[in-house]
Amino acid sequence: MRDALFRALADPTRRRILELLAERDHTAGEIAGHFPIAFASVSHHLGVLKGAGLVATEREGQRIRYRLNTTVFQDVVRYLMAKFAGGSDA
Amino acid sequence: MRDALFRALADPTRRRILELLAERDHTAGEIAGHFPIAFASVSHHLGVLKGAGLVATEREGQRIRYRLNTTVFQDVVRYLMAKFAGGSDA
DNA sequence: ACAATATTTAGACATCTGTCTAAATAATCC
DNA sequence: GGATTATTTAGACAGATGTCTAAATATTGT
Repeated sequence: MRDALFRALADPTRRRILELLAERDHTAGEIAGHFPIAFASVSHHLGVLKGAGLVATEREGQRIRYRLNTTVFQDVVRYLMAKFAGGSDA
Repeated sequence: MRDALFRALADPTRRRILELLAERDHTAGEIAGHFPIAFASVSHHLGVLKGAGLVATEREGQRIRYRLNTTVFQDVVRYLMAKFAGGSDA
């Protein structure tokens, strides 16, 4: 569970996708347009992100809209702060 | 740089090592004692963690003492909060 | 200097991962 | 219903990663 999460964050393309989604929701096609790799490869990354619970989807006609699941990020931050960031805020 | 960091966090054994070091400093041997894998494999993980800047070392006689670098964790937390955790605290 | 202890490095190997192309599924438009 | 658009799934493949054993390096004690 936490494993899938950190594994998902390990890839730079996926982190970039998450940054895009942090600005606003995107359809799969819009996201793919931002990367020089094949559409299918982006789709694979989206699947990994979804599997980790970092994004959620909603069909919208032909398109599929992706949005960030901010709750999961908050969990990660909480975990890191609690375990590692010392008592300090950060 | 951020890449090595997230890649280092992706492995569960490495995260467990970091948790051990969060409690107190450990020598390489002490760390290895906590895992069912070969000493050399643990040493490999320690190298990865060091390469990512997550831990620092200090030789102490024959032993090598590992300690957590909390600063880097604070950077990760800051990155995640700024980009993804919404405006909220977490 | 030699033996013992602590740790890393080298090399091999199986598995995982990111990428690709091609085919499949789903929804829309004429 | 057939063509078109949007997206995913399947299968292949190269390269990265985690693990192992064996050898190398470094330090200490006699």
